[in-house]
Amino acid sequence: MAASIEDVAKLAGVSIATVSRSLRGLPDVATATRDRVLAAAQELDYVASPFAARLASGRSSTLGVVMPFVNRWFFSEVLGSVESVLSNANYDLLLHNLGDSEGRARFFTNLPVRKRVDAVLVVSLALTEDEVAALKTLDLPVGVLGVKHPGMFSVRIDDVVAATSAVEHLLSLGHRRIALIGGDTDDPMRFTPPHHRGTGYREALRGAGIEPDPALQVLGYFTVAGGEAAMTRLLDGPQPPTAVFAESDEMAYGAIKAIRRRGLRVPEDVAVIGFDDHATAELMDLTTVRQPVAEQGAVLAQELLDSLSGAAGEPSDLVLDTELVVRGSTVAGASVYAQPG
Amino acid sequence: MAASIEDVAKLAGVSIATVSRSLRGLPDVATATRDRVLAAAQELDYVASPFAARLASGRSSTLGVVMPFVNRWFFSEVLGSVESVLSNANYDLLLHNLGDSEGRARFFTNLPVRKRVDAVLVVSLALTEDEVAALKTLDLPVGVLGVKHPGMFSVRIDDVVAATSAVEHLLSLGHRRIALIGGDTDDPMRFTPPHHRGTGYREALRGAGIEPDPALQVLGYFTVAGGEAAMTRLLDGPQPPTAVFAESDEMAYGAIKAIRRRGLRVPEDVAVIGFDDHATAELMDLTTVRQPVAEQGAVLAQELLDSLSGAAGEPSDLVLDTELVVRGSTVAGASVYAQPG
DNA sequence: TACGGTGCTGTAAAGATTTTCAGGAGGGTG
DNA sequence: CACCCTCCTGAAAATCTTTACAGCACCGTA
Repeated sequence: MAASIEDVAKLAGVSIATVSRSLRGLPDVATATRDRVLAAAQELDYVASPFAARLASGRSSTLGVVMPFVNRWFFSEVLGSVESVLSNANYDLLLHNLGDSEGRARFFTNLPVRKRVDAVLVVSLALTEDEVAALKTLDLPVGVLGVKHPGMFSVRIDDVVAATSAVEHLLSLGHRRIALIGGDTDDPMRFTPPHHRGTGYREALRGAGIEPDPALQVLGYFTVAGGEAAMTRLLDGPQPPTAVFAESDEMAYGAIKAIRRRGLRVPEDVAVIGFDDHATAELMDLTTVRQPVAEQGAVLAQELLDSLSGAAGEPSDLVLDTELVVRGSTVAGASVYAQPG
Repeated sequence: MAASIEDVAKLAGVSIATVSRSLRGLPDVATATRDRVLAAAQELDYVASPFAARLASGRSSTLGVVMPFVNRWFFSEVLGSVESVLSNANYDLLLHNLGDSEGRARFFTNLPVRKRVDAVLVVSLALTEDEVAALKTLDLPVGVLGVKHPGMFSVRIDDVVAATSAVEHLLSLGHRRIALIGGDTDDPMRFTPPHHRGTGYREALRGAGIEPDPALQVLGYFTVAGGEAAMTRLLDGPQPPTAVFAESDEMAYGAIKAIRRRGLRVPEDVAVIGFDDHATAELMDLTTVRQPVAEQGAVLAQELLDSLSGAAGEPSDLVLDTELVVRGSTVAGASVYAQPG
């Protein structure tokens, strides 16, 4: 049986209250006493039972992290950065991966984080009103990554601006027939990006005096295969585009694959720009819009921790910058990397 | 304040013991009574406080998952499948991402899972004796993915056999100068694969009567950039290889990049085979050795759960099959996908 | 000399469950 | 009719902390 606080108290010759205070570094303990307690705890290899502590204190030192997927680049990147912030703060990370719309429904009805976390961090989900309401019933600080909701902490990028910059890059290269490979705004697993990135795409075109053509806006489902199928449909259309903006790098990869399969060249026949600056984007020589993924997670996690440690403050909304990264998929030989040597 | 078990007991007109039994589905409760309790719980929107339950029962319904990284394909894939198994079983998943050797040391000295999980699942770490000893002090079921340790559950592939099959594929194509791009067996973050895959490589060569050339065995650090640098060194050598076996798909991507940069062709000038069947391997038309990643995680998690639910059984060691997937990076036009149409 | 602080320590309540044990009711059996 | 069992239920102990509160000793000051 592992040692309890009482064992430590006996060995150190003090009360359990003093042990508790000493170990947690609270004030009002004589230095000599504290040293004695620390020594006793060390000798017995004592660690406080988190469950007893949580029951008594009402705090769990645990953050719930909710994401639609855990094995996609964006999300695993966020998860890594959040975990790092939490473990530095001695917080536990309780992971919930929704997986599909069924899992999503189950999560929001059962709320399995109830009574076990101090705050919740939700990643890139376009929350329905019911879901927002469910989260509110938790009565905990909630952080959302990628969206903005009143009463919640949020960290995100400006998808409209970012998408606009991507399309403007294509326009600046002289392209007029620019297609969009996007996500499904009606997807039951609704992410946040599709809506705003599509808006940015259309705004940029209109800004250049081009009326967006519905035939050039197709669904890619945020996967390589989806992007490939979407590009194939575009190439099969009556007036194929000369450039494509894909809402994610993965869809862009699929698009490139489809283009090459037709014997066409990137960027000479069709220019392709992605979104994310995925880890392999440089390898694929893909022009893209970089977003600070890990940073969004880290900042949001830290904000939640701060709010828990009483650094009060109203829920804030932070918008981080994105950056256009020009490579060979839009401008031949553009990438430093792609150049010889 | 949220409802407590006492509130439910009052509303249902029974004792708290009966509420506890009813809600957990234990026997020895009259159906009518159980229904009344369930209704009361529903009305009060009651969920048991996990901390109180854990304190009283000594069980935590939580599995600790330890991985060196969380944002690399292999690990995020494992994490997803483990999470899925756990959430189906109503288990919590406590995530620990080691990150670097410092984080690794911190984990094994502090053992932050102490007193808070029922079992531990360790992914792809070549554990030192001290680390094994530390885990043993937890006195919990431990599962390891990718290695075998006495007294622990393990699920893995046979890296030697898998690597052998990769190299034999290259041999069968007529290659004699076959290089290895591997991981660092002395890396402080030591994974398990490098050692065994290197062994398989050498065994296959010797089996064909070829003495492995140390100059053809270089370090790629399991990253795209590392693979690229390694391949560059190989090409700069006095007798460049005609084929390369990379211990991961990512390193293979880097190798391909380096080869193409030199103006050489894959597979005509240098054939490349990877390992994993990464999600993008098909897109890259990369020949590789597929391993069942998600399955390894799911199986191991399930075994741990079974052992916790008393389905006793000695710690088992399960070896899953791998499969050679031939694509265009070793045989031109080999991939069904790469063919026109 | 008395009194108010300050610094430190201990007592005990509170937190919300699980689980052991005892016991009552009712039915069947010898 | 007595006894035993089974089925169900409740009382209370146990789990291990945190924290509010009380109290003691000692010092400085009025």
